[in-house]
Amino acid sequence: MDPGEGDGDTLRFCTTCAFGEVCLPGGYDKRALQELHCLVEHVGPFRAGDFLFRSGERFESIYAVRAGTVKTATIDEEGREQILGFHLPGEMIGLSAIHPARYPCDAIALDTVYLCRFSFPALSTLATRMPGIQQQLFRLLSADIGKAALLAGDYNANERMAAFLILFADRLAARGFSATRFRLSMSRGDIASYLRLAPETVSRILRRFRDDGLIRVDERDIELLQVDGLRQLGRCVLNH
Amino acid sequence: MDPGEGDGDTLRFCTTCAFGEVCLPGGYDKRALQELHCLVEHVGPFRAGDFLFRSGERFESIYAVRAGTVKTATIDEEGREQILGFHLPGEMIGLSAIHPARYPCDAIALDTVYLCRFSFPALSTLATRMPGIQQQLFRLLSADIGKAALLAGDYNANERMAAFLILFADRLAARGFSATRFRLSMSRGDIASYLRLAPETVSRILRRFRDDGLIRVDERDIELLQVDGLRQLGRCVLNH
DNA sequence: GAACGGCTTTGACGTGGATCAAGCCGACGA
DNA sequence: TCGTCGGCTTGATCCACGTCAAAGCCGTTC
Repeated sequence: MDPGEGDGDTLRFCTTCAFGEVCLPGGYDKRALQELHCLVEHVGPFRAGDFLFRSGERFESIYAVRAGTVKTATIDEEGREQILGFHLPGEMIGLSAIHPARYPCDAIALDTVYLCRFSFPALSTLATRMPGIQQQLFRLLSADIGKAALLAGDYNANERMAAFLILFADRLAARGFSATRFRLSMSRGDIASYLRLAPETVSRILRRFRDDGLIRVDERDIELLQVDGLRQLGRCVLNH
Repeated sequence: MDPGEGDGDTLRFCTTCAFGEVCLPGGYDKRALQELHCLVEHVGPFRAGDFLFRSGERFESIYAVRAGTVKTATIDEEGREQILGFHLPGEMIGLSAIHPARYPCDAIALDTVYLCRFSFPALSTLATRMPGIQQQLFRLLSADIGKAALLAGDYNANERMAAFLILFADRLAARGFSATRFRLSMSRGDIASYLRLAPETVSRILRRFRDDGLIRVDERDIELLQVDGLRQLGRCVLNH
């Protein structure tokens, strides 16, 4: 099915979107909701490797992922790529660009990606009239601060990897996907970069988890066999 | 001089505060400004070691530092303290608490601290009527995402330490203090925790910087002798 | 189907920074 | 004056993880 087509599908997506609670009728008068829906622009498809935006470009819009997976990354002075995050359906991209008014990172599709684009000036104007939207934006921004601080702690490779798997599964579950069997849409190298590890270390730790019966691994397909065991390993990271 | 006394001083502080541009008359009608000033509550003094708020407490207010220095920190499962940030006069505290609606960290005074307290519900209500306040909140939140991502990169001890000194100096300069001579209000252990290093490593690197003529160190008093050299060392961290 | 290139795994080895241990110094209280 | 306590420094040692190297695997191209 093509998420680019049809309002029925859009509505279904909206129930899992970060904006869902304000986009969907819930106490607002129809005219206000109409305005929000008018403001949303559906974009895509993007193919794996396509740039959604590039570091340094002028900030204009934030995006919600409708389908697919997006990675955000920066290239440092020495040309090394650092992955900042992975964005699943229903999650927002671009909030960190508000302040400098330029995107501070590249956003790159990992597979076939569809987005909802929200013009930020229009959205914040609307937010002054719809407090629910303002609240939601505050919450989304605040949550991103917490997320950014997560991987900043000094944790070892085991803790990082275990927490990554658990958090990834939890986010999938929150969107209605299976929390124990899933396919990683990113390469080992991307995971390594995100966790600030070497790709070889990621590979070795996954093997150890497999040998210990915590997970099953088949290339990029993962099955979590002992969620509690993983959660225990990653507890320092997971408990804020 | 006691920042707790006198409106003249308050006004002087406001010119360097994160909210300064909206608090100070600038196109707003007097009634709206009156409302913002009514909403601000001056609190303090706090003494070194006092908690401003504790992890897990219900979120109600954000704070601007009026005088002194504040550290924010979490205690993980194993009882290890991790410093999340240092907050200088003019900077905001508590923005990351909006989403979970509870403070995710402790905030602790490092010296004598005075604050402006903003009730967040009142502030966000006011923000729907004063777009400038809404914009400023969006900017502050967005900037914090970027700050949190800074120390998350995989940088070595030299890069982290150099970037820390430069950023600290820049923030002091932005508030009108000297950018080359300053006193660190936090212990070596706090710096180490913030940079995810061991205290011994911080000590050794400061000595190396001193031996290389980059800085002068006298206990907690620092003088930057070669700002460009330090900036060069920390360039990967500093350039986003 | 041969050849290529990117991704992943595995093993061998090196190292940056943590850990351990000891000593120094200034503050503070008796 | 002394003891002691916490913060800081310094040296010796250790180890988790990065780096290097090689080989396997898979999809893609011609």
